[in-house]
Amino acid sequence: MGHRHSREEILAGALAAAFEVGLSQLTYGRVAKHLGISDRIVVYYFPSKDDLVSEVLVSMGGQLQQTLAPAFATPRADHLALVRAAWPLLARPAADPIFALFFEANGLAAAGRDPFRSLVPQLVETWIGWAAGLLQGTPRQRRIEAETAIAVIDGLLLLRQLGGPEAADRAARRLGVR
Amino acid sequence: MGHRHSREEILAGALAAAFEVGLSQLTYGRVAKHLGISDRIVVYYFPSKDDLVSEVLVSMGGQLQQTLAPAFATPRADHLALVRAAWPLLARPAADPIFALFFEANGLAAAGRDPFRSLVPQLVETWIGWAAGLLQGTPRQRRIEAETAIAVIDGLLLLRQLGGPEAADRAARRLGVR
DNA sequence: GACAGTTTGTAGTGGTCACTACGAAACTGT
DNA sequence: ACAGTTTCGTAGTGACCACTACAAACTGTC
Repeated sequence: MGHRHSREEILAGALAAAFEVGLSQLTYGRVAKHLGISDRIVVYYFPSKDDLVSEVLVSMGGQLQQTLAPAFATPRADHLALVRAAWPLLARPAADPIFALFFEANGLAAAGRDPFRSLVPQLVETWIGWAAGLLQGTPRQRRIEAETAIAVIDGLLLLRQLGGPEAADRAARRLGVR
Repeated sequence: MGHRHSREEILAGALAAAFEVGLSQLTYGRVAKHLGISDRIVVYYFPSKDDLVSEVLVSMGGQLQQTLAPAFATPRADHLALVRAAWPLLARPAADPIFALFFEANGLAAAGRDPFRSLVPQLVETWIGWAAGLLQGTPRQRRIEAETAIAVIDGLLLLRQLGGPEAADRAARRLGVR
């Protein structure tokens, strides 16, 4: 069984291509071009475009998970402590393409486009549950703290994209995040 | 000069069509279908698709401005007071399509797609300047308060889209917004 | 009634898209 | 050496896209 390219390699290439051109411009041809192979083999491994996009989204979630891992290793007192731990990891230029993709996926989900509509909220739900796991209090309190942390982080990231890093840093400091 | 349809009518139809199918699916044919007219006349008034999309975006900004007007009529003490005034106006289902469009535009802007890339940050900058106008303190303080308010509001709206209205309301209350 | 501006039809440009069919290599482990 | 898997070339499907050309019909104004 020859395998110059594995499914994982092609998926990684698709994620890289999505980082470059965005999800709405992600095509078979673009993925193939990025890997320097024929587009036919991309179709061979991903006969459905929706499946390819779905897996790219999940893969992006994994990237984010990896980025956030240090912040999610230690228990935190409340949402503010969680944001304080996460923000330095997220407010780096290296993380920018991940959030560009996340925001685009969210926008397309809001527009009702499959396969984003169900997958993106599901990803966020995963992150909420994940964050709730290292907070304290009753399950309900933990969930509220996690949701609040997600909201604050997303707001800061959005401001970062739209108003620049300085604006986001100023707002973060104003909110008590250092 | 017969004019059964004005440019403004067609633009309004384009905005309505964008509310339905999203910006990435907005086409001449879709706008025409929404208005029950020939697609040729849409091209007649908007020979450039980018211009049409740009004007739809600006039009969406106007819708948001109209929605927020009551909150932006009275001076506020700080960003929290501003968010408290704005949140009840934004957390209504009627405003949902506006934000669906905004988030999609932001995502496409993050992906580097024209004409979103420059227009969306420009819109947000307008809102920041607008909010800063009714805050107090030095110009720098006012700007920081405005940026913080935008960040918090956007974060809550994002959570609203992704986690549902209840999650957004819980987080808002946790942040001191009632 | 002439005129300019508006609406629509028909037709077509060249482009991209997802996806398929067919087949010939090249490579793989057995 | 053999069979199965992978890679890729060639070609093409039907659909949709932005946009154009051309001409006919309709509109209200002067």
